[in-house]
Amino acid sequence: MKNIKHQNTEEKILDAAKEVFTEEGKAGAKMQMIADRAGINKSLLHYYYRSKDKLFAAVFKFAFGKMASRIFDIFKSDDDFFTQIEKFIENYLSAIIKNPFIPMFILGELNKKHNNIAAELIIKSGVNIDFFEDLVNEQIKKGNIRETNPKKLIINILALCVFPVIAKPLIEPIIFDNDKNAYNEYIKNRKDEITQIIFSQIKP
Amino acid sequence: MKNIKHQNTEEKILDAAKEVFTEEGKAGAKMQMIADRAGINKSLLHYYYRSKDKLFAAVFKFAFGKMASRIFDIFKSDDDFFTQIEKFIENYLSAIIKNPFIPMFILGELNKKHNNIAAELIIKSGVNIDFFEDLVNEQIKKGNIRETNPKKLIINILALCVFPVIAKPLIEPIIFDNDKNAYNEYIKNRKDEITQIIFSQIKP
DNA sequence: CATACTTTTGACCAATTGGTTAAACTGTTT
DNA sequence: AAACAGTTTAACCAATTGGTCAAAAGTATG
Repeated sequence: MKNIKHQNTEEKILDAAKEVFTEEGKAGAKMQMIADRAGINKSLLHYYYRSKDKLFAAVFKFAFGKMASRIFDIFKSDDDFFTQIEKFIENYLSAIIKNPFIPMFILGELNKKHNNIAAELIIKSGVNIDFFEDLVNEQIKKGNIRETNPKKLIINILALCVFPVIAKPLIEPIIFDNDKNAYNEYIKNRKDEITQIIFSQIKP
Repeated sequence: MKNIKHQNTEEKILDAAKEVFTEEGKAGAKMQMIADRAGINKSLLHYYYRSKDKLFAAVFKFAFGKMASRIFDIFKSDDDFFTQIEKFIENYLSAIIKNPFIPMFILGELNKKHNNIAAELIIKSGVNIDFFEDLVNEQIKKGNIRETNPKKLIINILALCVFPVIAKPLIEPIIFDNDKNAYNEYIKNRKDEITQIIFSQIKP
């Protein structure tokens, strides 16, 4: 479901750029494709965003922000820790499923060696997990959860959430014999599976 | 450690192409870069591999073969199931660590929408997990392991192995505060962590 | 309506890129 | 040494690509 609404040119460009960059990668995306998708002249791209690099940076910031910013907010709620974990998994997973190309886009660009604007943007982003670490350590002290390394914990959660989505073109044909429904069903039930695995790791 | 040995031109090209394609992606890789890296003339690339697509296909087949073919062989050994799982994790993880760019390369190209040669190659590859599924079901019947979905099991193992490596440019700065040693130490101990998680999921 | 400002366009450009071709080089066979 | 096949190179080409520019089209202001 796309935004068919009357949007101004700058927004139209950004939306088109998001699509093309995530579908083709930075190098594979062409300014002409983006212009066509936005239904405008190529010169207009340069009028609003002076260069491909600048346009890419805008899209990457948006994508990274969508997946990284405020995802830890859930841990600032009043819920007990297990509920927080469960909600985190639910929220993060649904964010990925709603935007399946974004995690791949971020990881793909970050792993490029040459002219890696994305890597610079990450450094400047200032995202950190201090709050989550403090919270986990506090829960350990209280005896609510087992001795647990917070860094390892969060990576495991992210791995179990992200991988099945970015590896879809591998999983669907090889593991689910190209059965689209089987794959979708698998993803739908994924939240409970991950929650169970993580709980079994931290419950005393 | 690269092969500085006297290799024939075809091998030199393939090695250079592997490097450049994995570092830059298909669209980002330029034939001239590959020629330079191989220390030869650009025309020679076309002499041995007629087009960029053909050269890419050769590299992708190699990369996919390296990560996918025979990785399930370990489950045909005489070891008991738990030892097989442990060895699988060990082998797969060390394969990824030895070639950290390959999984990202495969996933990145598979997720491209346009002119996706990689996706066609996967379909033709014929890799399947039937043997693994049979084995797991047999182990359940024997009562050696809990009721376990083999598809879910293998995806979880792969997720826990692959993600920490392909997400390195995210994990190292954000989770390990740019501490290279901390990240490396984490990866080094990863095998035991994954094994423990998986065992806790399948042990009766 | 006239002026000034912003937005949009098409024509154009220089650089890059994948690919071609014919000539030159190498080693082997006759 | 001539003929031959396989290998390597430099020069070149057509298409693509990111980007520029001046003119045109809107739009607002007085």
